[in-house]
Amino acid sequence: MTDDQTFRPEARAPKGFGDRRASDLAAERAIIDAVSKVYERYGFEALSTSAFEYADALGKFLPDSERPNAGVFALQDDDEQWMALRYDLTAPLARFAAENWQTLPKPFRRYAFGTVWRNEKVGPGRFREFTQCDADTVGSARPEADAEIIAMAAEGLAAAGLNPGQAVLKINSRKLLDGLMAAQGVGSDVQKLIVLRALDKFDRLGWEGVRLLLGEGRLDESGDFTKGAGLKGAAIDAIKAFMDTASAERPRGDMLNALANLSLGALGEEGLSDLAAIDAALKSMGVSEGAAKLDPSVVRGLEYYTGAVFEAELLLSTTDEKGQQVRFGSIGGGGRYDGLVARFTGEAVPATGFSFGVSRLASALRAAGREQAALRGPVVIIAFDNEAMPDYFAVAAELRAAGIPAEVYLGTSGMRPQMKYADRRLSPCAVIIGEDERAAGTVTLKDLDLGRALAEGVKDSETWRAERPGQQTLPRTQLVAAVRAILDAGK
RNA sequence: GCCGCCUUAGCUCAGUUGGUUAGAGCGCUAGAUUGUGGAUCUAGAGGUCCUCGGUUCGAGCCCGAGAGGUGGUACCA
Repeated sequence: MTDDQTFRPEARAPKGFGDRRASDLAAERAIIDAVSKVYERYGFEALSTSAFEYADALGKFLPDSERPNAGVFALQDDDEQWMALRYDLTAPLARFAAENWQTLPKPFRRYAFGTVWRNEKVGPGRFREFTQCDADTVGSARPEADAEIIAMAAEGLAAAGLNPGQAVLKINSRKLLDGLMAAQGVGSDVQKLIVLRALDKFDRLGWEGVRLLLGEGRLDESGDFTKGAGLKGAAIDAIKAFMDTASAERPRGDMLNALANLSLGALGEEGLSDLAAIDAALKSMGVSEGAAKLDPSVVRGLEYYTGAVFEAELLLSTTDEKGQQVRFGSIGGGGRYDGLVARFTGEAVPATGFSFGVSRLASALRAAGREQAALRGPVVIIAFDNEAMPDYFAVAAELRAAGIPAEVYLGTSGMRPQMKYADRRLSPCAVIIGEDERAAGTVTLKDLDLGRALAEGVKDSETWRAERPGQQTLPRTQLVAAVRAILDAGK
């Protein structure tokens, strides 16, 4: 089976499904731990649900037999039921809450983190498999529930390592936009959707692009035409007045006052009073104006949002390998969805929540040049000769028992490659026990950190070798203490 | 999905008007150094020039189709 006919698969990960090395994992884990702690401090309990859900539980985007994989990764179970990998953590929560509603303490407050999957085009900071970290309150319609979610999100951003000014939470209410559209006679759902999509593109296209999308439509640089909402001039003018107000920078209270001058109808009034209550709660929780702003131009694509919506935007500037600016967009979002649980129970259950894009945040922090602490390798015990292998493993066990990561080199190479290996693993030190040491009952310890520090100044190989910097031979009984001294010096 | 650009060694890329055996840097392996990381020097391994078809005496180079990648756009629960 070794002839030319043998099939050899290409070794490659599927597009959008990147492997994560130790440093990536450490970065993501640090974010998850930090954010989870914040959620727990606010009284949210942990919940884990499974990766698969029955497709109908995932909402209106359930796959049909013609396009079973549009947006999600789906498959049919033995009983022909469609199952799909979850695309977020909110839909599974709604299913869980509906399934266990009778027995849950209400309002039900839970947080969750886990992998989600989306079958869509990949981009920078945009994967088909990624990690989210969510917190939601199910069963409270109070604006304070929204405010608390916002406060946690702001604290979470800080806990994840973003300093003030590096990220901001933008808050809006769907009711404002709905009220505005109703007042301007935007009636049909299709038209509303087009208007919302257009407004969502404001930061990218500017008003000129948005205006075209509200009217007849827009031809983009690639020659593709996007059909517009077909609104009349007066309606477009009213929307522009709203956007002008919305995109001006000002404190939350001032923004509310400015919006009160626009005619947003009864629904808009309701939205404004929600936002006022949220603002008041944020103030009493000590959430600063810089950390959370009112931005009535925030839309969020999700159709299921019914009230307040939130979006976390990264303000750090990020560049790719070629030094070009990269837009990461939002690194988290959420809002109030009062209809999601009712899909299952028929009973209206108000809910609100926020989701951190952990993978995107980690990848953005990396792109922003945020250095991660280099991961230390283990102490490497040089495998010098075969007879002594039991000795080497005894040394490894001794170090491990003392809580020091250690390993015996398991390859068959000579000493030089072993030292290279230890260097590449960022090992703090190597343990050398050859014939001389064995005869004398000693060990030789080579401080690799010290060598790394000195190596830059050394130009001549002979003296470098002769000096053997950082190397010491000592009685074997002193091994653990000496290794620990090297580790402590490296801290 | 639509539009543009790209595809040559593990990585980044060069490759003349179409002309014999396709190159460089980095990386990798080995040696100089029988028991020692860096630098240097020496040697070595590594290629269906994305695929298929066409034009030509002759294609990495020209033409066509396809695949993959990438950027924009659309969609994004």
